[in-house]
Amino acid sequence: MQQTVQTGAQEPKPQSQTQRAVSELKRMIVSSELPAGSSYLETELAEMLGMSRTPVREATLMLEAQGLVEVRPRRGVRILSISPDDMEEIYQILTELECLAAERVAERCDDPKMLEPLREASRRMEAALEADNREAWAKADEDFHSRLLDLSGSERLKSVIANFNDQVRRARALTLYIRPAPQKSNADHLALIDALEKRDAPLARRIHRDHRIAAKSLMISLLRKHGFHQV
Amino acid sequence: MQQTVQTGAQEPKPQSQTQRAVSELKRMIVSSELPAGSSYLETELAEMLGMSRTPVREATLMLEAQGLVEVRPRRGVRILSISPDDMEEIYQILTELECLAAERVAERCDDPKMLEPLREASRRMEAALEADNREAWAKADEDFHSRLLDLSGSERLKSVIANFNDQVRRARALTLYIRPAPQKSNADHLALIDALEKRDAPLARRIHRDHRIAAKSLMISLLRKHGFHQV
DNA sequence: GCATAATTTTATGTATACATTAACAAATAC
DNA sequence: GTATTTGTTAATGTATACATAAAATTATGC
Repeated sequence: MQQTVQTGAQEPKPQSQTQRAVSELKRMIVSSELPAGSSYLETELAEMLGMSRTPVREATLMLEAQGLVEVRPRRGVRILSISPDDMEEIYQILTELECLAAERVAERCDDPKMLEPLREASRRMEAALEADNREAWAKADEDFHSRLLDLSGSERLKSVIANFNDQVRRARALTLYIRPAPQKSNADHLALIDALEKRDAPLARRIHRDHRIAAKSLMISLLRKHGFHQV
Repeated sequence: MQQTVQTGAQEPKPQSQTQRAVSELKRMIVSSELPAGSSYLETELAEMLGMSRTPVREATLMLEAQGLVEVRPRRGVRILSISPDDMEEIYQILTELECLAAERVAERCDDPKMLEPLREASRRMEAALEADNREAWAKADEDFHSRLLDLSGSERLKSVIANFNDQVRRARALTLYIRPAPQKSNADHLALIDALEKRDAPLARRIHRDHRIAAKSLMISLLRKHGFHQV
């Protein structure tokens, strides 16, 4: 039964079945292949993934710790949905944590060259915006935030932010095409880079905070306006 | 082999072995019964806890997700130790998250009576301080922060903060008796309650932020001064 | 026909068996 | 004596068996 490892995926060595279950399930959740609100028995998931219940069980426990699913004793594993209130909560938390990241980068930025990955992502965002390619824009935007976290030099911060980001990924994908063109974001990012370069931590924090709060308000009003009560 | 559930513990229904393993292991880690840096094979832990490897395994995976242990493929489960740099990271994160909690409480505080649990904990802190009872003070202080989180009305915030708090619990216990008498803390808490009552969110945030930053600096300088390189 | 009780089904929690492969040790070459 | 190779041990990852208890179903009483 022991399935061979599929090579060339995103992670270099998702060797263990448990790891494979985690990344596969995550992928299926984010892509709504397992829609929010739906439930699955351990056996079903095990069959889907071509493995026994053991690694599936371990994976669902991890995903539960991450806030992506809820394991209900005899009613199966439920894919958690997100309400606008949940979004608000999560975005608030993300705002705080990302501002901390920005502050840390400003403090640690002893060489402006460090910021090159940010500039590069910024340029890609601008290009995508001009080409009106939202997917590319979203990718570049995510890269920008991801690079920022790399520069913060805190693995903990990185991982807790990644967790919360995973929880809102579906909702973000949903609003990508109904939101207005993200013009402002690019200007915000450029301003942030300036502040980082000047090593002005409080300014970096303030800029990023405003940026995130605006993103949060936009997202929530979009969800409400379009009647997405649960995503 | 199926062990009977020990009743009357802290949690009302730690029925499942996995749950029992989680709470037992947490207790043992916090109390340094399993000292930081030490490693244990799954079998050893299973024997200690009187259960099979399966629930132990599930528990260690959850504790790993929580940042308390590291599972190293064939080298056992290692109890993570915390360096002053780790402390800095974790306290920074906790600061952001708790400030958010304070802000949320200020915004939601439509009735000053809501704050009674905070006042009560504050009084206990004061009493403990006069009686020079540090254990009682620490307990009351923890209660204060815990009540604040309850009032924030965000389960997510509560749980992520609880996770990070668990990570620094050992270090905090360690410094409890070598730190100067926590006079300032009480004043800070009273000022915070005032701000919450006035529903002044930015002020609440600022007060709590300063409070936490001071706590962080104190903690870190204590650890450094006493040569605790890894706790 | 409805409510309760008895019965069956079945999903899960846990234990256990077993193959695999990493860590360790021994042996060999130089 | 050191480095490389081979062999051994044993810890883990995974599958599976099984008991338990929740859910669903049927049967029974009124």
